[in-house]
Amino acid sequence: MNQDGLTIGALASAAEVNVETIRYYQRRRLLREPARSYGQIRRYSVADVARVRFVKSAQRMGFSLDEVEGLLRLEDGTHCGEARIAAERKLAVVRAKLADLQRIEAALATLVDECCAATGKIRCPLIDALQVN
Amino acid sequence: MNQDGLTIGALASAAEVNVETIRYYQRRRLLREPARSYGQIRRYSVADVARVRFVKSAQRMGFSLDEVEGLLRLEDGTHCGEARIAAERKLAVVRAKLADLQRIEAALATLVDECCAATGKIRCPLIDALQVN
DNA sequence: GTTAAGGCCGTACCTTAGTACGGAGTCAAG
DNA sequence: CTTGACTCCGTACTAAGGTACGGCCTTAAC
Repeated sequence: MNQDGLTIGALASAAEVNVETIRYYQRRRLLREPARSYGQIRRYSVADVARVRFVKSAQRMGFSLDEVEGLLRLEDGTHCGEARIAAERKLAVVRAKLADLQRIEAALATLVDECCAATGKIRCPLIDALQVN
Repeated sequence: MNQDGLTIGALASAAEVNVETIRYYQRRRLLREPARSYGQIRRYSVADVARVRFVKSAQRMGFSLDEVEGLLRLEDGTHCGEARIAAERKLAVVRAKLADLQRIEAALATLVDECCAATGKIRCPLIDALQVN
């Protein structure tokens, strides 16, 4: 085995996912079909590791694979104007998520702070934090 | 029909979810079984609307229903010390998500900003943004 | 007083995002 | 030249989070 790229197993462990997940992403076209050495074995690059890690991170943010695909298309050199519009739309979504998450963060911080401080009733601000939608 | 609470349909439309979703949340104990008027029809309060909306918001942040249950238990008057510990753990998770999301936001903002600005190749900073983890 | 809207319940079905499986081929090391 | 670790592929299964369906009941309204 020589150095012209990672095998699927190596990619999977580098990106900390299952081999089957890689194959699945390929079927979903989230990952390009890579060149194969000697006609059969897929060889991946370090860029693919980054890509898979990116997918996983975005998922943790609550983006679906379909949405992640959209994000990745921005990167993949779609026509420029299109990309810009899409990016702006995504940016709005991200900022909304960010605002919500910040409210949760504040609520949790308050909770941690005030908990056990007073003998009075704990009035958790968690739900109120998300009253705005 | 009098004013002693919302029917399941009213709750569902107020919280912008399906009636079946309400029943599902009840089965999962994310929502208490409410009192029933005249023995059969469930009657909900406005607090339940807030609760359902909270669940939906938290899901959009990427929390699973199991995790949302955890968040809600903090609110629901679990023993104080426990709640504090749990809140601290959640807070760490939330802050990590927040950091990731901020990196995405920055990347998207840059993309929007730089797109079409130069005639050169668009080098999307999206993937790089999530290199850390 | 019947009829349509909505409630009740359990069970079945659907989508998303993987995971597992099994049989066959490959390849580097011993 | 065989063995063990990996790869290939297609198909099947799983878990989470709902959604739909059908049969039955109860009302409020016409």
